[in-house]
Amino acid sequence: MATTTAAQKRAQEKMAYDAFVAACPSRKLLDRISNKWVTLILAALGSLEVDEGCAGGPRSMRYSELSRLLAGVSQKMLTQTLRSLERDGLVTRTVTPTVPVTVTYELTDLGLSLHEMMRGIKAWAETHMDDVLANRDTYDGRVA
Amino acid sequence: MATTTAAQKRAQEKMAYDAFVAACPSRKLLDRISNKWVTLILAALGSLEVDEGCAGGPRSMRYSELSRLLAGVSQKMLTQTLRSLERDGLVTRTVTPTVPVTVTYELTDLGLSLHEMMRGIKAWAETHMDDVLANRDTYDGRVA
DNA sequence: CAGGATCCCGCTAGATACTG
DNA sequence: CAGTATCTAGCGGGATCCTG
Repeated sequence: MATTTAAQKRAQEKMAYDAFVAACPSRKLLDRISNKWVTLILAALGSLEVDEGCAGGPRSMRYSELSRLLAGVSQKMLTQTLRSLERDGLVTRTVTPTVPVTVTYELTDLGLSLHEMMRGIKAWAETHMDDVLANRDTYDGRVA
Repeated sequence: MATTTAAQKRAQEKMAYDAFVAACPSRKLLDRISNKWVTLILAALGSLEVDEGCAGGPRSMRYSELSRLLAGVSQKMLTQTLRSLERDGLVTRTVTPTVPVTVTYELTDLGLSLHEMMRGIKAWAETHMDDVLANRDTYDGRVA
């Protein structure tokens, strides 16, 4: 049918992907980025540079720096998560052939757009921790 | 010590919680909210009302509505996730003793603040799906 | 330093069946 | 309608050992 109404076009553009639909690829993508390590890594990259308003920094970090900053992360999860982020084009991996080798991870522009949100999520968790804790006490008290 | 400098106070307030620290409670909270179903449920609640700019809507939804909107979610995960959200004070659960019973879930003010971010995450996944897909093709092509 | 490879445990998502 | 209860397969993720 060559007859496509404006409403149909609009609907197609707006609904190209919908994470509420189980089969939609964006559901899987949402599952990937809704992940503790993804959130922390994306929040970490570039976070050092923006400490005092230096927004134009290189937003990159070395493997060992990440490993130290994200306390408690295993090498496996760190590497695994970084790989998936690299595959999705959110970070770039750069190997500098020094001795020993130096590997840096840097946010791409795509990754940067998500970085903002992840910092927001992390900040939310930190600033509302007390509220949540209080709510849990209330809830548990009511049940018990 | 009664002598607390302004800088100390400021540092204490700012760093009260840090999700980069493994033992910090906010790390666990971050893990909870960095979850597919949490994201989808929080993004869903109130999403119907704001469709056309009605921001003051009741931002509530019935169990069955959520179940239908979040295609593919099992009752177990839906109930379980809703319980944890209720416990953390992000949603309220209201039982109306009709026949059969009606249960509605509504965002609290705390939940609303996270709702905004979750909608952002969901929208990000949907709008950047094509970019990510293209990046994966490039990456897989380079490796293969 | 920055991983790769393996083993293995625990939890949790998902399916199924039942209920007030 | 809105759950609860139970079971199980699968994998997320930690620990350990090894390498260029």
